Amino acid sequence: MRPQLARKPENTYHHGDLRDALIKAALREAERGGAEAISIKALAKQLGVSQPAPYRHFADREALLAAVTAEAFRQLSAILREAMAKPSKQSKLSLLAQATLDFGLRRNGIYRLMFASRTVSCAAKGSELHEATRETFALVIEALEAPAVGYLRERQALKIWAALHGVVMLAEQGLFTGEAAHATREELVEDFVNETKAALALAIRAARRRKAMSA
Amino acid sequence: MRPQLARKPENTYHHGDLRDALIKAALREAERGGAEAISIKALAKQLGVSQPAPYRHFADREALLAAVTAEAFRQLSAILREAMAKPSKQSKLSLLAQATLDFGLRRNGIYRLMFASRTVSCAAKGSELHEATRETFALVIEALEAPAVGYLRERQALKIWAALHGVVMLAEQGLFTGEAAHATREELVEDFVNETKAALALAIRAARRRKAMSA
DNA sequence: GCTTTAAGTTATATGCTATTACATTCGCGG
DNA sequence: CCGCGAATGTAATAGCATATAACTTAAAGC
Repeated sequence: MRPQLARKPENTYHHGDLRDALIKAALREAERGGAEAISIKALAKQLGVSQPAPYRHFADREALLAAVTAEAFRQLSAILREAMAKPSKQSKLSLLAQATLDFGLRRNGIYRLMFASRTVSCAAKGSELHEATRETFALVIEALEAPAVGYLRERQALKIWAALHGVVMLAEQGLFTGEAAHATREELVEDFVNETKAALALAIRAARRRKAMSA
Repeated sequence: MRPQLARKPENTYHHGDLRDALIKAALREAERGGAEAISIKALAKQLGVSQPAPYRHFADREALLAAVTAEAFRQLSAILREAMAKPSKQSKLSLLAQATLDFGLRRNGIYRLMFASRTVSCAAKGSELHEATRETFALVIEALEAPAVGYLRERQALKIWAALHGVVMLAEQGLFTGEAAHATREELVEDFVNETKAALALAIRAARRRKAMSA
């Protein structure tokens, strides 16, 4: 067990993998409490290093948040990929939608870090975070299982992606609980999924017809 | 000009309307920067009172945020009401949708306070904030201009409301800018509006038929 | 008019971010 | 194998924010 690989080598001056440990620990903190629950000082204490040690790996708190958010997007991508790969009678899109809803509600603190903070919109174009978000969105496009016809696919992906996040948002606001529970979150998500499928099928048929006409 | 009514009476020990002034000033701060930009200390300084003075009116920062968020919801309600009242060829729903999108993008800091923080979900049932959110949602139902048929109306309201917020969210993430701009935000919103109208019309026709059959 | 109370003040404790100056270890070239 | 530079960690400290306690002033009601 070399110090470079150990998580907490104990009695060693160097931690060995502080950067990664910080991200993992911060994700745990964010799970309950969102971005506000991430405190550099608390993380340092938790990992047994001095309070300013994290600043060797991240310029400031924002930089840590960006790295944590990027990791969260990679985790979501993995979850969605796995959900879509699962053999099932349901469509890939339906599986992705349910998995997204589940992630958004179960791990809401992290979810808010990803979709409801300004961290992402501040990410530079080639940054780790920017790439991670684009990769997740690419999975949505993939889930449509539709051929590329102009930007139709991308547009439908945007729509279903937006709708999903809206449902998570309202659910977290409590609009689906109590007297207002006139529909379940799952029902709404399935509605959106079906509308997306219908719109896609319609548009693709139309495109085929156009192509056949011109030929 | 009695001290009770003046915003900053100057040379008076008592501010006169500190609670309200705090909320207004906090809203201005939140407009750029969201909840994080709201600092009790800074607000106190800005309003010319001592730093702990705000604690006479709000138990803690969370309480101030809740009050600010409630005020924001009331402002949004007023804006939506006004947008819907405007004589126009467009439907009430379309006007409401555009106004919501506009509010979400233009005043994004406040918008995040309202829809992307845990403040709302923590609001107790009879609280000022809870009431303000329900009133705003009631406007969405009103905008549908549809008769109450079971919970159909409420369900469609939930769907369009969710979709709208999803669009704002993705727009703020930058998914509509650069190479990914395969559709404008406005296009997507109009899509959702039209789908809602279509679904409502269809369902209401079906309900009428059922009623006629049973009669 | 006097007292109670609401609203504001100063002083202070605690926690967080971030920087500076210093210490230790790793790893690589001679 | 050793010595030196870079990477990584520590101690000390400045600055800002939340929040509380003890005290003061003005307003409001009997």
